[in-house]
Amino acid sequence: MLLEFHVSTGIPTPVFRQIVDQVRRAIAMGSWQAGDQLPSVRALAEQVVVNPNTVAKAYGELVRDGLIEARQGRGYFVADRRQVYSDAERKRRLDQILWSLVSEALVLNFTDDEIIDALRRALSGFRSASGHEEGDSHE
Amino acid sequence: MLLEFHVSTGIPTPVFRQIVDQVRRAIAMGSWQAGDQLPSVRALAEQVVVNPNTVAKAYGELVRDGLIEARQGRGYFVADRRQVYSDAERKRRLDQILWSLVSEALVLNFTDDEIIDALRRALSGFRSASGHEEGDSHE
Amino acid sequence: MLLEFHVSTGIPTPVFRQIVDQVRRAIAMGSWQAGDQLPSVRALAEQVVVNPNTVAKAYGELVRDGLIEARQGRGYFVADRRQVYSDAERKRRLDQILWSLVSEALVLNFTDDEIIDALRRALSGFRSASGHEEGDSHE
Amino acid sequence: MLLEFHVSTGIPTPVFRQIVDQVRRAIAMGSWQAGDQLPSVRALAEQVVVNPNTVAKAYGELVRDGLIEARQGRGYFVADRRQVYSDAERKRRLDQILWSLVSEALVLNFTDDEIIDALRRALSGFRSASGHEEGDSHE
DNA sequence: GTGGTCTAGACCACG
DNA sequence: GTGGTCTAGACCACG
Repeated sequence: MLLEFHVSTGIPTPVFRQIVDQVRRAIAMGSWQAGDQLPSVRALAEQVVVNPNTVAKAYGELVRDGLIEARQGRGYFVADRRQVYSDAERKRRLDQILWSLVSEALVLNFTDDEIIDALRRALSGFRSASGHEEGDSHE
Repeated sequence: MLLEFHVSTGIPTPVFRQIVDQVRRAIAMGSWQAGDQLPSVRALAEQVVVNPNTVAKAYGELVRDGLIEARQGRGYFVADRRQVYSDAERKRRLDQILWSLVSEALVLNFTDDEIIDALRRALSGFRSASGHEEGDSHE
Repeated sequence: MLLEFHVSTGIPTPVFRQIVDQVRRAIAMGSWQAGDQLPSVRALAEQVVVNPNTVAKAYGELVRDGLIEARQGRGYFVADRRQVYSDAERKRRLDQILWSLVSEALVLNFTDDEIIDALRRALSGFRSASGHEEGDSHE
Repeated sequence: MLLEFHVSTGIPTPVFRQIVDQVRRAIAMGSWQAGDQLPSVRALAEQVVVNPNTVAKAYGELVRDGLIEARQGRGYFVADRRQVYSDAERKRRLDQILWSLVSEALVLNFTDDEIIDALRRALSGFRSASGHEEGDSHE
């Protein structure tokens, strides 16, 4: 399945992390399923106009998180879902990203309830966006 | 108003960011109000035992964010809490942060409820970590 | 604590992996303890005569495994022990390295018992090299 | 003697290495004896449905390891099981592999007994995965 | 064609 | 001084 990648330079978020986020999102939403092939390192590097090493770095992080896997000489593929991290580590990571969310959101002057409501909406947006999977596919 | 600042050098979070976060929190929580004077760069540097450059860098970021302002020769003050962003812009920024959070949390295999619960805890953790410690004021 | 690093080029094992192995060994044996500072990326790169990027790649892998951590602007330090991976993942990784061990050892014409004995010796060698840790075993 | 070869293209392990491993195993287990002829490159390539180059590369590695030998115009044969390495050299190589294994396993927080048990299972898994298929199968 | 490793070197962030 | 990101490009392994 084809996915539009967008990368911005000149923002604090590193390019390789932007790529990681977009692949993660595609997998989390079900746009990419286990077994699907990702764009090749070189192809994606050309598409978003960065060095292939940068894409390779992003893919490497996704491999280590167990989300994708490399097949020598053939490319990268979405992996079967498995739990790589211990529960303590998962908690640690969730707390860390929530902490930075809260810090940013409070500066934006949102109340607790507003933040929680926004999170609820984001979650159900994700869930329903992955609702399609019915038979229609086109490539 | 004087705030207890705690800075740890044994963790990955940069010192300057810890300072930024604590000032943000104090303002977000109302411990510091518009017009309040912040500790001087030198005083705070001595208090938390870091290089004054580090404090200056933290204050600089807060100025750029519009949270505090420098008054030449007099020091740093909490800025008027005028809303810098339009509601639409605030919403956009919050959603962007949430979008990234949600994809990471879902990939970590947390349920919606687990994520929301963890957010609630992070929010109340943030509150209790602010200036007052212990019980809430109820003025 | 100072550790002699040795790196060979011209062998199939990548340089960055040789570095990972040597750091891991130093930590596993207790030569390096939580809180100890590692050689800086540049210093180690000079010592073993490789590009700093290669050392950085090795350190990055160790960070992801939770063995060391970076403190911005200060360097890398041995982390407190924590379990990063799920039990299933730990098993997966152990099986994978045992599989390659067995494959190599059988080609070298060792019997099962010889392999197991050699493993026992290697384990007790490791334990005794880190001698301090807790009381003696008395098999 | 004919062996069932199984090659999977959906896993990270390269095809040529899967072939190498299976031949090694067959020889290590005695399913193939010195002087036995291996399937031709082309025949094996057809059997497991891969490119003949891949099989040729696998055979090449086995030749370099001294496990099989090419007889011009006639095909590949299992080599005499003369011992290529001195006992000291074999020991050195085994210890080197073990050294790396042990540091990784200890870092994964396995106990000595768990590692040894897992080794036993890997050894018997290797046996049962060889030509005979005694009855045991796992996945 | 695919990915994996490594170098040389630039530029930035942090203290 | 420290680490982090990124580029340009070489060379190798795998199929």
